[in-house]
Amino acid sequence: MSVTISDVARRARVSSATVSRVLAGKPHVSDDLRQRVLTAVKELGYKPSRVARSLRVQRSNIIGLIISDIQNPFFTSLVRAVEDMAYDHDYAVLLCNSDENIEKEALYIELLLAEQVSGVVITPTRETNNPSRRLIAAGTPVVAVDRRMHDLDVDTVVVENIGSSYELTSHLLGHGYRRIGAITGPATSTTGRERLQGYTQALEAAGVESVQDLIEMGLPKEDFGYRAMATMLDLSRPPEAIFTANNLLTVGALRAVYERSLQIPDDIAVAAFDEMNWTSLVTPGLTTVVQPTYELGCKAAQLLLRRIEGDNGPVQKIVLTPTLCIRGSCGQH
Amino acid sequence: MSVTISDVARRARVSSATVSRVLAGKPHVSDDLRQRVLTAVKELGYKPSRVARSLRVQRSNIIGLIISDIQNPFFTSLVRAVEDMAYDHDYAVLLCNSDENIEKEALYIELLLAEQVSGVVITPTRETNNPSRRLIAAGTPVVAVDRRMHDLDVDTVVVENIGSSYELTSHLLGHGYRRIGAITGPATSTTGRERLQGYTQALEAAGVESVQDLIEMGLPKEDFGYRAMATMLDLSRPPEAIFTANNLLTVGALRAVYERSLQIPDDIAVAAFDEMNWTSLVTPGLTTVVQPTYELGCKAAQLLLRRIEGDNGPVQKIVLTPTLCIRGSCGQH
DNA sequence: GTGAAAGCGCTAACAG
DNA sequence: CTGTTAGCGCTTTCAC
Repeated sequence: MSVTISDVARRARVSSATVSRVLAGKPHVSDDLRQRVLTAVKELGYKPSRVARSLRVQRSNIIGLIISDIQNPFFTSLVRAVEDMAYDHDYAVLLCNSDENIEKEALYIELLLAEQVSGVVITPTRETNNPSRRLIAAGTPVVAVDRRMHDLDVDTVVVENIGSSYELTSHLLGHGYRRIGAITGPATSTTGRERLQGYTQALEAAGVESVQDLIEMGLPKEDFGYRAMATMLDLSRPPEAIFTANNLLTVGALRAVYERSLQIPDDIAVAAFDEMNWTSLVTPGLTTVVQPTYELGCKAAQLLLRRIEGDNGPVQKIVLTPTLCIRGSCGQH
Repeated sequence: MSVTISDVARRARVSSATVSRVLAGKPHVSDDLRQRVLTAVKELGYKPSRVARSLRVQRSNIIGLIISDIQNPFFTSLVRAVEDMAYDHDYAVLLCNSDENIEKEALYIELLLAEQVSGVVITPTRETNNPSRRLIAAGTPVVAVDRRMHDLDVDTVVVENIGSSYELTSHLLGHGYRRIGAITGPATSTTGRERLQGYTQALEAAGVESVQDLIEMGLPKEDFGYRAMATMLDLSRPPEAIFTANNLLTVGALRAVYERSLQIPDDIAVAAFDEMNWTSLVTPGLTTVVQPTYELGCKAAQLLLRRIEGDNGPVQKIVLTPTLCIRGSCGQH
């Protein structure tokens, strides 16, 4: 049906091995034969089967990308970055949404293994005892991004969560707020724990006692952000300011604020982790920690590609630094 | 290295053909053998190679998904929907960003062909003469989503663009605005053209003459939205209201409005195509046309899956209906 | 009901 | 420098 390497070989009056060599850019082929092969390839419109190649070399030119949810805009440019890098190196990317669900993550890992992918970039659901060890066991390169894996020694690229949360919280403190709430992801995730830690440390450094009622940790989804904010706002002594530890939580929290017709920053100041394309469009603009999301994906893909190409150097742990973008949501600067 | 079908066969003391039959759920296998195979599979932790299978059956259990840019939130839930459906049917999805670039689209199509994907869902860059014909020629099922392909007879799922733009523009007219601008995607895309058409028809129906200076068509990116809006606002007679025909254009346009400290809706009313998670968070809330984006992806994937399973029925053209969400950006309702 | 054998399209020894 | 050959792991006739 479709044209194969032996069709080309026949037409060029050479063996298929020669065709393979020419196409792989291997040396030791006479110019004459090379030319014949090339014209035959063109005349026939031959495109090698990536599937057959994958079976033969026991490795497909595909990289797996497991994230928790593509609908979360944070992952969107990370995905884009990985895809861009992959494209440049003739890899395709298989996209998998794990939904923070360890079983789904495990299932996808089995699938990627069965597809014999060259490597995988993953935002691991859990920090320990996670299914990625199956990949390691199979010798498939893995790089963790956004979150760490404590019991697996793999290349990792994350952002400086503690420092930037510290900075953001300090910004709030600098405006005189003392009763500051925090809404973060779960303690089981790197980002949830570290961002809370930055917040706590900032309070401590300022000699402000942290209040249990003003800390909410839960699923990093809009719904939880909303409920957490609503709960706090309905406290007899609601917070004067809130620190939301990721984009979805921020959206949810703002919804609760908006619903109560509260004014930002007068009624409640807001400082948020994660930049979004509309943070400068609300009034006042949102003060945010801007993560280098595209770069995160780039670095991850680069590390992965390097491993795939055989780099056996020591494991790398890269930490990227977010920047603080100050707007009006915490009061006048 | 990894465990293969013959390892299982050996252990179960059967032929690999039998193992294959059992795993494929084929009938005509005695219970005894079936049992032996199943235990051997479990004991060995055997996972069939999807690559080998793909080569043998000349078709991989992968579906290709070509969109223009995953960074555009519109595509995000469409992608998610496709992935969800694929996952349920044991397909993996290969994500491709074409960037509205016909050559990149063509390259990706070749890649998908070489990967022998079972089918592809695509938001075609062009309406005619597009590279998807290569897929058709190869017998690979294709479904177009969001945009049509005029010269290729394939399953298609789009939204009612004309009608909803008409409705949105009429909403603006109903508030008494007469000088209404429009910022849309290029005339070469289904969405750009149809949405402009809805706008024009609404003006006509209301007996309002359309003004050339108030119509800007260009790349559906934030940057163009910004420039187009800026140009109009700097007109000696700027528009009283603006219709932005997609999410990115809206963001750009709002940036220009914001930059000039104009009040919505008093200085300029805004009506936008595409819902975003923050449209109710700005003040006033944005009046939008809400596309059923997830459903769009679902339907597309369903059509594709049906074709993959051999459905030869007539080509389907599905048109989904968006809803209008009225908030304050066009004035009091 | 079951197994033997062929072969999907490619690459990589190995010979020459 | 070039061709022959042997598989990669699976499915699918075709016999029995």
